[in-house]
Amino acid sequence: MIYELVSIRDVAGKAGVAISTVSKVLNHYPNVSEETRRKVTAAIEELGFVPNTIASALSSKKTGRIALVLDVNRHAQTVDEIPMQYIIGAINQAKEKNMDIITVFFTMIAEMNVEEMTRYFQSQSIEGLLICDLSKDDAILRKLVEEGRFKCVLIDAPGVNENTSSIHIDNAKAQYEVAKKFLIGKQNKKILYLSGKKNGYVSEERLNGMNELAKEMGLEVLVRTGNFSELEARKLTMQYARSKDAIICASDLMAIGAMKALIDMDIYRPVCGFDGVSLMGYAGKQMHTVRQDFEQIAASAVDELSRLLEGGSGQDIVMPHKLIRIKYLDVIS
Amino acid sequence: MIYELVSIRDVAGKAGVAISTVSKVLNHYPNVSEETRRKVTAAIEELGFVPNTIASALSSKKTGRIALVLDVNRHAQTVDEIPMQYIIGAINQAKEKNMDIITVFFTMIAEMNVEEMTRYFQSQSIEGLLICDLSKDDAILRKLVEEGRFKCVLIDAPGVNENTSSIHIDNAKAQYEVAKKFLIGKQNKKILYLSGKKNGYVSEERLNGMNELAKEMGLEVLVRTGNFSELEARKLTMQYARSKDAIICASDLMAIGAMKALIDMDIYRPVCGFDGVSLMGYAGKQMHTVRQDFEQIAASAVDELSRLLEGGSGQDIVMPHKLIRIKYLDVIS
DNA sequence: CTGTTAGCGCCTTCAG
DNA sequence: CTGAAGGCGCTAACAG
Repeated sequence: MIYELVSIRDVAGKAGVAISTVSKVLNHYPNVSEETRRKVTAAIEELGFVPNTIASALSSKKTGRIALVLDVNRHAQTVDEIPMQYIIGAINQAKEKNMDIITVFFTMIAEMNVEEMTRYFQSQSIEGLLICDLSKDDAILRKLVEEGRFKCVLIDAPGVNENTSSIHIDNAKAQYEVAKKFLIGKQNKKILYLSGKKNGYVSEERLNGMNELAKEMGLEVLVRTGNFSELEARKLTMQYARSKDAIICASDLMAIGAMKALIDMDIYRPVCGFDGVSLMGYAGKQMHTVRQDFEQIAASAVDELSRLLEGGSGQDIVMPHKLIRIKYLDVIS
Repeated sequence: MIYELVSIRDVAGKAGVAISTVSKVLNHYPNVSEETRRKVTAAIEELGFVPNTIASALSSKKTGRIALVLDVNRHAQTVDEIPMQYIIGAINQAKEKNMDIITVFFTMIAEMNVEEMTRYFQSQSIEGLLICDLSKDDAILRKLVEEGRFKCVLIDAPGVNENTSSIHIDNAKAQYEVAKKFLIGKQNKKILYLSGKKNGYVSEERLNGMNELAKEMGLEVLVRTGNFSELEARKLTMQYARSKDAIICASDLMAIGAMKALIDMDIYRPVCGFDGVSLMGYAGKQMHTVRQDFEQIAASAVDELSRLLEGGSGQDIVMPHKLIRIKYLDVIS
């Protein structure tokens, strides 16, 4: 049994009204009598009509299409979990809001210039961009955002203006809090801090938080850049941990690397992470970390982009975070 | 600087030809003189024209839009890596072939009946479906596939017909081979085999492969169903491993669970996995496993779907697999 | 080989 | 409050 394509025309026929009237009830126009609205709704129901998004987009010039731009670092030692959660959160929320979302990997557009990117998204009828982890070095994408041709929501990067919002947790505060909780009651003063990327927005924020705590608690912090890499964290730990009391990492993945190094070195040092990825469980150790709800962040980003598309202007949104201790996928507290 | 939308009309104007002529060169029609083609191409180049896919789709009724249907088991102990690789492989290949791809999570359509699913995809102008791990129990989606309204490619599930292809590795052979390689030279005869899902297509295939080897090598195999869950594998290992010589798992995730259990039990048993996920590294052990190139599989699936959309008829595609030993993300052999 | 003419399915003034 | 008419940007016969 094949379901024939039922178009707005069929609905109009069945309801005994004009096509334009159906369109009006479809788009929640105000001036349609209750009676007509009911007739149309009934016809729609009966025929199982679902408007053709393509035609609707072409006609209205409002596509409701957005792109989720992700930088999935293949061949690097990364966690797929975070981008995956962004994808899940964004796609689900987009469906909720009847928006069409496509996923674009950064590598797909990396070699384009601003004009080419513009045309690419334009040809795809993309109206808004959800950009994850826009790096400071990425001049082209940044320029695209600033040109304002597309409404944008930046996840984990600053840059608010008329058509751009930013959404992120308070990284400095989170780092400060988790490290404080982690260190409380301990006599650990000499800290090895494995930071993320040099010039990384979130990395710098987290480092700021760490530094503030260091000042407050009189800690002696050695900062090294681990580039969010498990392997680098491992090497740095090997190199510096012996003379330190504890290791605080700007990501869970680096925390895993640190833990493995400690095991190999056969010494014990408490380790603190950041992100709350479930992957942590595989490290087999218990640990303090910051939990971000990436799915929720992506969903909120979609909402925000939708708001921008309706004419709202950009703003800075700070999402909540939690402090947790995890082990083997279980949340302890 | 805002790039104005340049339409086919502008190109036609600039090239001094009719709109339809531009359309013809755009769509590589044969009968256009070399001269005209050049003029048009030049105009396109100059104006930076990119055809509007929406309009083109509406007009031609060929959208080139496909959906990647994934079952991401949230809240279960799963690996995000595999779906992520499917996503990456499919999206990249779709871009390569100028197809538009949307990702649909099974949960988004789980409560629909066949008609609703049909209308949903129809309204989205989806022409083809890429379905990952279609389960035997999923009668509705299966019915949708069989109705033939959409061209489908099933990843890791059987069901070839006129408009449906199936793509997968030879699971029986792979399981047979990896287990054989794993056991070779060992005196292990008493095997605990942790199977995937009861009624799972790939699970049964793998079990068949295992059984064949068992017969050939005179193994005594205890089969238990671990549902691809780390936790269940862990429990089953606790329960049965003591009296066995080795553990063979139908997935790496279960292999990790088994390893953790062995550590807790403080006994040693060799473990064999399946899938080749990089996550294995986190288990910290060396292990034989089967490596599937999920990204490549997804890319091939896109190609196949494209072929179906062009009128080809369904077929069964067997992808290659490799036997590897892994440890800490490094491939040993 | 090129241009003219109809639409695709829907939205949006604008009369009535 | 409703319907007729014109178009969104492009494709696809059909004439010429």
